[in-house]
Amino acid sequence: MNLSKTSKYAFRILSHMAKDEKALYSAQQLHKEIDVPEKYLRRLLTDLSKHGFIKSIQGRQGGFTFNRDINQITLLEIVDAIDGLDSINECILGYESCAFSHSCPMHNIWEETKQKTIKTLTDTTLSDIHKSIVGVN
Amino acid sequence: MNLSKTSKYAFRILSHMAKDEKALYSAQQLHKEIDVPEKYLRRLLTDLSKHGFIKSIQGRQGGFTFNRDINQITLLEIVDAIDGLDSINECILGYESCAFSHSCPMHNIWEETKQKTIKTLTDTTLSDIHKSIVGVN
DNA sequence: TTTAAATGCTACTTGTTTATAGTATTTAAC
DNA sequence: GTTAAATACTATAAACAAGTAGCATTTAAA
Repeated sequence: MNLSKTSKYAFRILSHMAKDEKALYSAQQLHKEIDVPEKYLRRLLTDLSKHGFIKSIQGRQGGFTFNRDINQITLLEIVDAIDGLDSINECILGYESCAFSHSCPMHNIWEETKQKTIKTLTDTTLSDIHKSIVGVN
Repeated sequence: MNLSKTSKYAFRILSHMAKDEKALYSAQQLHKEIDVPEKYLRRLLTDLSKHGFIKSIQGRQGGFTFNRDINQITLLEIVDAIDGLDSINECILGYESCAFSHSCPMHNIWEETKQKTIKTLTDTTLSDIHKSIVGVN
């Protein structure tokens, strides 16, 4: 699997926001709290709004807040929105069609690990993250 | 984890060569058999030689052959040589220091999956791949 | 109604990775 | 020795991802 830096930023944003699900966060505030370049963060926030994870409130006193219940938002959905599912499903040798009929030499070796990754991304919601936090950040 | 296209190419090369461990492969031949751009493949072969996985034989009738026993070469070593171990160990939020003392919000959630990935890469050798092949390619 | 504080949009810049071009070097066959 | 078939090296190009700049728009407060 290949998680882009942008997806990692998206995880930072949403997992941070999940700490206080109902709060309204401004881009500036988020920029201070998580470490993402401000302009890039703004773009990404707009993007996450367009994907329906959060919604934006414009104008003074505006910001971003969740648009969906955080226990309905899985990590897989987030990766899908940013990188696309191919980044997850792609064969470890990078072959286009590594279907069962002509699987690549490493298909069997890697399959279990890949499924474990997919399962974790599918089963984990933003509220799970919130619950799992023991330490800091 | 973040596997570069180049690492995937390296996997293609070495897993393919592992099918006939003692054979000598020319770049041209490999280019035809696996799907990697020829010039890039050549560079990568030289790189893999420098890392000691294979050795090059120059001149006419030259090519590449394994320099080490294929049951001693793990996938992790290959990724390490190309992308570096950071690409594997990196925190899922991309934070520089996600050590135990101040682990990121997703640390606990992701840790098991990450360890599974590392274990597979560590435990799998090129000869395991050869053995595991059931289908085609 | 003006101002300030927020998001929205689009074009551009920078950095990194992937890919190519061209030439030099090595060595076996003839 | 000359040639042909291979690898080695280095510089450059192309493609992609990440980051920035600047102005437009929205809206609440003063």
